[in-house]
Parts: sequence; structure tokens; C-alpha cells
Amino acid sequence: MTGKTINSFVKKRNILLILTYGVGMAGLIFLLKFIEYKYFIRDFTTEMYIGIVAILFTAVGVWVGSKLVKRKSAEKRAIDFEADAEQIKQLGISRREFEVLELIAKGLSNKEIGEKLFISIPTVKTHSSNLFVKLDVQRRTQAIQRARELKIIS
Amino acid sequence: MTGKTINSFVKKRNILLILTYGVGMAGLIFLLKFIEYKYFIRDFTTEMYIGIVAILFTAVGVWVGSKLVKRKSAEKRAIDFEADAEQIKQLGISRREFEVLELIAKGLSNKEIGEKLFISIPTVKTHSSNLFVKLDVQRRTQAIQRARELKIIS
DNA sequence: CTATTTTTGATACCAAAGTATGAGCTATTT
DNA sequence: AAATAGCTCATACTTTGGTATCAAAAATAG
Repeated sequence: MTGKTINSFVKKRNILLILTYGVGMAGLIFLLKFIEYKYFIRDFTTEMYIGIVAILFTAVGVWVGSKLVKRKSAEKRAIDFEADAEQIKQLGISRREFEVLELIAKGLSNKEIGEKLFISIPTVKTHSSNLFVKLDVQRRTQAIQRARELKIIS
Repeated sequence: MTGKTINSFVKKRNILLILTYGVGMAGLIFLLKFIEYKYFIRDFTTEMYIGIVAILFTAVGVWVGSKLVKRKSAEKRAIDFEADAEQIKQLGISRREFEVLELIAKGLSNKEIGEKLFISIPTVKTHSSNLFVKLDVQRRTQAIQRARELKIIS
């Protein structure tokens, strides 16, 4: 769950992607050569031929470009999501406290949180109170805001 | 601020975009022709020439593709943002109630909201209470959650 | 100009949230 | 075995939040 693990994962995926594109492009060139020599044998003028190449490779480029951008934003999201666990540990937030935080952010009352986690209201209050100290806030609404800033909840 | 206004705006932008790309491509083709006839005059083999065309147009395509995707997501965001005003009116949320909602979401207490808006605590309570009815919630934490779902706040 | 909505405020009361303190229990680590 | 950390719960108290009801300016629409 460390940054290095995810980074190497992303690198592997990118190498695969580039390979795929490379093979695809080579295939396209081969296809063009094949068409040129086997079927039309110079029936097309050089201009037309170049036009076809330009259109085809523009299309390939558009596809690659959109893929790359989508992948980039997906990586960004992955990195954002990863920041969570680190932050939680760094702030010393315990497992139970985090569960309470999530339910607070969902808008549950202390009573509802207690029912959902099978603990008493005083216990919920203890957890939330400790949580607020660790998040350096006074109220649960602030805790929601803060936790979202720190990306420990969505 | 209506949907139609934004849609026509977006259409205009897209037409401009396509024109720009078209002119750019035409310019590239012209440049290639220019190079072909004025400088190299068949010094390059057809294969090399096609290779250059393929690489250039792939690059153009990648650029166009990424631009298109970025524009698409930007439009999506604009549409999401527009949904706000509509929803707010549909729910009958008043200007002042919305201001209170925003400050609640920022984690402010009723007292702090009152100070910021220069109104008394009872007034803040009146607004928030009416707001909760319109959002169909019981607590301010739920209101935050609900308002985010409805995209009337970020 | 009048009708209506919005905004403002008060009072009273109850519910929920938050703090402080203390304490028992259970793993885990040293 | 002892220390540590996390989870649990209780009691008491204070603060904040939320509802209900009423009412009066102020702004806006018709």
C-alpha cells in the first residue's frame, strides 16, 4: 500500500500500453504495404496514398491521445486515494475512530452510529471526541470538512 | 444561466476548435508539399516520406485527442455546476438559506454563521430549520451530504 | 399599490453534541 | 509479567443544535 508499490504498478501498465500502441502501429503500416503491393499496385497516386496514411494515423493519434489523458486522470485518482492510509496513520487515528468518522460524514447521529457499530452512545462520543482532537477541530461538521481536505474520506 | 445558453456556448467553442484543427492540418499538408517540391525533390524515398507523414499526423492526432477529452470533461463539469441553480430553485431554497447552507458545510456553528452574516442566532436557526425541511433531512451533517449529492454545493 | 415571499427576530423547550473524568477489559508488545 | 494502546462504558455537566410558534420589517412580484 506504499507509494512505491503503486508507482511501479503504474509504470508496468504504461509500458504495456506503449507496446500495444507500437504493435498496433506496425500492424497498420504492414496492412498499408500489403494493400499497396498485393491489390492496387500503384493504382493510387502518391498523393492519395499519403492522404490515406495521414487520415489513418491521425485517427490512431486521436485514440492514443484520449487514452493517455484518461489514463493520466485515473492515475491521479489512484494517487489521491492512496494518500488516505498514510494520513490516517500519521494522525494516529485508530480503526474504530475512522469508522465513526465515516458514519459522521454520512450524516448519522451518535445514536445511529452506536446502533450501527453495536456500541453505546458514550463510546461513540469518546471516539468522536478523540477524533476531533486528532483532526484539530471542535465540531463534527468541521471534522467532515477537514477529513475531506486531508483526503481521508471521499 | 439556463441550459440552452450554456449549450449554444459550448457548440460555438466546438466549431472554433474544429476549424482550428482543420486549418492546422491543412497547414501541415502544405508544409510537407512545400518541403517535398522546394528542397528535397524526391531525395527521400516514398517509404521515408510516408513514415514522416505517419509520425507527424500521429502527433497531431495525439494532441487533438487529448484536447478533445479535456474539453469533454470541462463541459461535464460546467453542466454539473449548472445543475446547482436549477436544483436550488426547484427545492425552493432561498438566497439566505443557501448562504447558511454553505457556511454549515464549511463547518461553522450557528453562532459563527450569525456573526458572518450579521444576523442573530435565532435567525440562523430559522433558516437552517427551513432548509432541512426543503432538503428533507434532520441534521446539518445530513444536509451537507444531501446537498453534495444534489450538487448544489461542492 | 397590494399580495406574497423573504428575511429577520424572540421565546421556550427538548434533543443532540461535546467535554471531562474515571475505570474496566483485551490484545499486543517489551 | 508489566507496560502500552485500543475499545468499551458510565456519570455529570455544558454547549450547541433543532423544533414550534409567533410576529414584524423588507423586498419583490403582479
